[in-house]
Order: sequence, then structure tokens, then C-alpha cells
Amino acid sequence: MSRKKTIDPVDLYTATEELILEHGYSRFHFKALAEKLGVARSTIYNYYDKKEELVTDYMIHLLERSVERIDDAAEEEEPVKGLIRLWSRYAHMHQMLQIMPYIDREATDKVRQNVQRMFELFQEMKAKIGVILTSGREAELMRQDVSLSTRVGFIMATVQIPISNMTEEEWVDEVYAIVRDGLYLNGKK
Amino acid sequence: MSRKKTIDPVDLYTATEELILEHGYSRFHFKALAEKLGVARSTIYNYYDKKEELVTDYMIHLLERSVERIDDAAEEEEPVKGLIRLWSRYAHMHQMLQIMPYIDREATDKVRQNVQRMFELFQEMKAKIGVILTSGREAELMRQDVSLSTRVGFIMATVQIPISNMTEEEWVDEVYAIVRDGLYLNGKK
Amino acid sequence: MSRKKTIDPVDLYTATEELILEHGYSRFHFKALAEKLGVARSTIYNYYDKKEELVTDYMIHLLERSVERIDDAAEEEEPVKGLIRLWSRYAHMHQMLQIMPYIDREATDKVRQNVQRMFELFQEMKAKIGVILTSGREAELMRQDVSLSTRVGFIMATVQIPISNMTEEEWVDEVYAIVRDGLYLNGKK
Amino acid sequence: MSRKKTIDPVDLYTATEELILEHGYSRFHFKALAEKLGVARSTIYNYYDKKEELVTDYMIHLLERSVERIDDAAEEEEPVKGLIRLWSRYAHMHQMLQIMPYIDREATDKVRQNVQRMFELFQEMKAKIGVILTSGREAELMRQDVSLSTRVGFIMATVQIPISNMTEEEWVDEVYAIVRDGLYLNGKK
DNA sequence: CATGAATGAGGCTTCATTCAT
DNA sequence: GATGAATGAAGCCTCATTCAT
Repeated sequence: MSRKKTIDPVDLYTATEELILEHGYSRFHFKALAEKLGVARSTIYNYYDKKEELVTDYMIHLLERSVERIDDAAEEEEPVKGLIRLWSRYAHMHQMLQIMPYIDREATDKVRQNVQRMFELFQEMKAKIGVILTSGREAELMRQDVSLSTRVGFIMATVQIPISNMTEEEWVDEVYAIVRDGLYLNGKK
Repeated sequence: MSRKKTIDPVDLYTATEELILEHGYSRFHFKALAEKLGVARSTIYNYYDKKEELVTDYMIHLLERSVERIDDAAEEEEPVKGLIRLWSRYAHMHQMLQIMPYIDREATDKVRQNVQRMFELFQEMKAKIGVILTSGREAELMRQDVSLSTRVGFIMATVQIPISNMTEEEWVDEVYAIVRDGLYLNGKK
Repeated sequence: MSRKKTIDPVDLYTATEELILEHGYSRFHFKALAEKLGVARSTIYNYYDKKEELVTDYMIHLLERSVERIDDAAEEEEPVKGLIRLWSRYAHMHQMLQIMPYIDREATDKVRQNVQRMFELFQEMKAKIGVILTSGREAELMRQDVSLSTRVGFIMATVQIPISNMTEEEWVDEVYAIVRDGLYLNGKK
Repeated sequence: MSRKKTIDPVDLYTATEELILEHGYSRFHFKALAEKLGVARSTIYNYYDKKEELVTDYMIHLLERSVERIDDAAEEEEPVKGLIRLWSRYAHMHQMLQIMPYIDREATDKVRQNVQRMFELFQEMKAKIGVILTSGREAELMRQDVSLSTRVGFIMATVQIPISNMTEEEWVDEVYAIVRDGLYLNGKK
């Protein structure tokens, strides 16, 4: 039959992620990717015709996993804390989403479709968070005087808070505390 | 911008900002810049030897103005609200800071120095926010059980919250409300 | 072509011809050929080591058949008309010959030999036409004040005349009429 | 002011023509062109963004000149002979037209427009020849029992007749002789 | 200063072809 | 034989940058 594959598709994603996180999208080339994987540049073209296709495929993969995890978070005792913990694990997702404006959406049809799919997944993510905030026990506990979209945006924005000199779990606790009760003392100690 | 064949340095900044906000840093070229300014590409080199120098100069200019405004915010009745209002005005600053990873810091000595200066300004900004949170009346009102760095990061992260279907002032009110009191009802209305 | 995983050599020729006529030699790749044949690209290499070898083999095959037909034409009542009718059937041969300048003759020894053989076949074709024009009844009917090579070239050039809005046979009649008697009235109707 | 130009646009056309005639369109690259002109490859991109744009521009230039010459031919004593003489001068035009199928017409908008323009010029050329064949003294002298399109195609096809062992003027005389009176003796000497 | 011209470096892609199974 | 995988060579193209006027 044929020769044994040297590129594991999972490695492709891993290498893509690492390169982008290390150097940013502008320095993400098939050349660098090939070097990292130890193959010829043209070899990658047997897997992906365009770098945009690879990147968007990877991002969809990442988003899909993230969206799944939101369901897990929803099951937790404190769903909002679950979301924040999710961010601590998927912090790089945020950085990946930042590169979206740099992607040439018109590169190929596949890219166009992928970008569309990413948009849908992003909406889905926001919708799921919206559901968490408006359903069950949360709805009762939560203030309704602020628009849902701002509340959802608020929770998502916390992914940006840097984690300095503490463990992941400490970060989650601190962020959850202020998300829940705010920065100000309200009769709290 | 101008039709004159000479470059007004202010136009350089304006055009730089517009190009980056419109198309992202990856599509920011001296070629496009020259077209926007109506001059020859090589003319820009009489002002800047490297595109990184231009961009970092511009970003320093932007950061310096922002830092000044923080002092104004500190004077307000509700300083934290002042900060949030500042974000609504300088939302693009956030986008500009996003491009930092894309800049080749090693390009020239000047760039290296500029990046260093940006870092200092950024620290200064965080420090000023820290001072606001720990001084005067705020210190008494604010919870101390969460680390200062997380609280500062929290306030800065709110710049990410999207402004959907509302005025700038409504956004400021909503965001300030949850920043202050959190997402949950705590005996509040 | 075939769905079998083995290649029928005849299919190879057919597919080659179709691809070249459709898209020209510059877009004739083993990639496209393999797709058309429903086999893997590398499989073709079990039959031909070089694409030039395949193409020239095919062209030789085509020329050989054409040369044979010239003998048939010579047997006809009006041999020159027979030649012209031959062109109407083998019009693609003309297009195939056009691609000769695009073939890398130095690719392999086989290619060199094939090109040589094609040249010989082409000479043979011209020779056979020359014989027709100078032998038997034709010689008496035909003017001798124009060099033989021009007369042969003239007949061969007619393959270029487009066939617009008429049947193959009408084209043959019209072309033969002017080849025989020229464009001008000479006491003719 | 600026540096002195090293590329004369006329040289660009000349080099383009030479390269294509020597090696065929498939071996016509900006790389080869740059070498021939003694400039860097990228320099050519300051003149033409796409090789298709250069080639089609050149071909339009060539066609336009040819079309003009047809008007001159029409003025001659024997217009058809004028056309044939024109071919002897513009024989390469025929070869250039052969490459049309190899040009990627969809490369850019400019290319699309150029190809359209070429098509129009080609139609114009055929129309002008048609006018010659049907107007004035010619119409009376010429047979009408063969369709105009075949007669026009016939004249254009003669450009293919090889010129072997004779001067240009001898070739013109010979070809004109058979175009006018045909291959056969009709009471002629 | 301003400019148009030229260039090199770097990235993108496509294919013919080779290789191991 | 047939195949899928890998590769190198070759061509395409864009831009930052330098240079001479």
C-alpha cells in the first residue's frame, strides 16, 4: 500500500496553535509550520491548500470543544464559576479569536464557510451563556436590571484578566467573587 | 488625507490609526499609508525609517493621552465610573494594544526603546488605576479580599464588553452597575 | 474514464487527447489525468516515466493514423478533396501539433527519439501529399508554376479555416472549390 | 527628482515577443523576462502586476498595428495580395494568437477586459477583410458561390504556409497566385 | 524634502516525480 | 501493479527599503 504517514493531523493543530500563540498570526507560515513538524513545506499542502483553511479548521475545532465544555459548566453547582474556570483552561481561545480580523476570509470558499461556522459557534457560545444566566436557580439569584447582552459580555470579558502570582484556582475564586458580588462592599465584610 | 505633497505629522498618526483599525496591523503597509496620504511611498521614509517606529510612536502618543485622562477620571465623583467611561471613548486603544504581539520589537533600537516606553506607560496606567482603587474614599467602599491586580485587571477587561443597541452612556451605566455590585442580587432590588 | 483501478492504455490516450483539447497543453497535468482516469497519480508512472513521453507517444499514434489515411485519400477520385476531408476529421491533429513547441524535447532519450519520429512522420505526410500532387492525373491538371512546397503548405494550411454554420461536408466542398480554382472568377460562373 | 528609468516600455514588448516566439508561452516567466532585460524580477511588477496583463497588453498592441495595416492593404492595386504581404510581415502575429488558449483569462479584471478587446480586434480584422472581399472592383472579380466566412478564413489561413528557400516577395507572389486562381490549371498556362 | 525607480527578501502555491508499502 | 505520502524545483507575488535625482 502506501507509505506511513509522518504528519499526525493532531500534531498539525498543536503546531498551529503553538506557532500562533508564540509569534502571532503574522508570523504563522507554512514554512515555519513545516520546520516545526520536520517536513517539507509542500507536504503540508497535501493536507491543506491554504493556510487560512488550516487556521480556521483549527479554530473551529477549538471552539467546538469550548462550546461543549460550556454544557459541562452549566451542570455545576455554581454555573457561572464553571464558566470562569473554563476560561482559565481555554485562555488561548481568546487569543485565537483575536486573530480573526487578520484572516483573509475571501481566500477560498472553504475559508468563507469556515468563518461563517466560527461565527455561528461564537453565537452559540453566547446563547448558551445567556441560557445559563436566565434559567433555573440563577435567574432568581441574578439581577435583571442590566441587559442580558451586557451580562454575557461581562462574563466573557473576564477571560482577559491576567493571572499574576497565583494558582489557576485562586484566579477562578477571585474573579468569581467580583463577578458575583462586584468590587464594592455591600454590607459584605 | 491632505492633498499637499508635504506630510503633516498629525495626518500620519490619523492615517495610521484608521488603517490599523480598518484592516488590522497585518494589512497596514507603507504602500496603503502613502496612498491614503497622497504622497509617494518613499516620502514616508523621510519621517520614519521603519514602519515599526511609526506604529510604536503612534501607540505611545495614544497611551500618553489615555494615561492623562485617567487622572481626570480620578477627579470624578465616582472614579471607577470615570474609568469605564474612559474606555468607551478610547475603545480603539484596546484594539491597538492587541497588535503589540505582531510588532517586531527587535527591528531597531528605537523600536526597542519605544516598546519599553509603552510597557512603562502601561504599567503607569495600571498603577494609576491601582491608586484610585486604594486611595481615599474608594478604599473604604471597596472590598479588599480580592488582590489588587485582579481588581485592576477586572476594570481594564470591561473595555471588551460589546456595546449592543445602546448609547455610550447606557453602556457605561450598565457596566458600572455590575462592576460595582456584581451580577447577583445581594439584598439589592 | 474507467472505474476499474487498472489503466487501459487506450483510455490513457483518450484522456490525454481530451484534456489537451479542452484546456491546452499548459493545463495538462498528471494530476488532472489521474482524476479523469480515476486512479492515483503515481499509478500513471507505472506506464510512463515522464509526461512528455506520454504526450509524444500519443501524438505519434495520432500522426501514424493520419498518415495512413492519406493513402486512403490518394485512392479517391479527387485526391485533393480527400485530403481536405481528412482535415475535417482530424482537425484536432492540427491543434495537437501546435503544442509541439511547448514540449521539453530534452526531457529524456525516449522523448528525443519520439520527437524525431514525429518529425519523420510529419515529413512523410508532406512527402505523401507531394506525391499526390505530382503523380498521375493530378500532375497534368495542376499548375506547375508554383513551388511544390508552397502548394503542399497551402493544402495543409486549409485545416485552419473555421467551419462556421455549415456541415462538415459543406465545409469540404467550399474549401475544395477555392483550393482548386481560387478565389477569383476566371471565366467560371 | 527620481531615478532614470532603466526599463523602456518598448523593450518590455520586444522582450516579451522574443521570449514567447523562442520558447512558447509556457516558458515565458517574469524571471526569464527580467534576465533578458537585466533587471530584478520584482522590478517588472512595478510595470505589470500580472504576466497575463503584460502579454495581453502586448497582443493588443500587435493586433492594433495589424488592423491598421489592413487599411493600407485595402488601398493597394491588388488588395488581396496586400493582405498576403501583410502576413509575411506579421507572421508572428499568428503565433501569438495561438497562445490565447494558454492565457488565464480570469487572472484579473484587466486581463478579462484585454481578452475581450482582443476578441473585438480580431472580429474587426475579419470584418475589414470581409469588406475588402465584397466591395468595389473585387466583388465583381470574385466568386460568390463560396461563403464569405470561408473566403475570409481561407485568406487568413495562408499565414501558415511555410516560407522555404525563397524570398518574402517570392512567397507573396506564389501564395497570391494560388489564392487567386487555385491549384489547378483552368485553361491557364 | 519629495519622488519615482529598482531591488531583495520572504512568503505562497503547484506539480512532476520518487518512495515505501 | 497500485497507492498514498513526501518532496524539491520552479514560478508567482508583495512589500519594506534603498537610491539617485
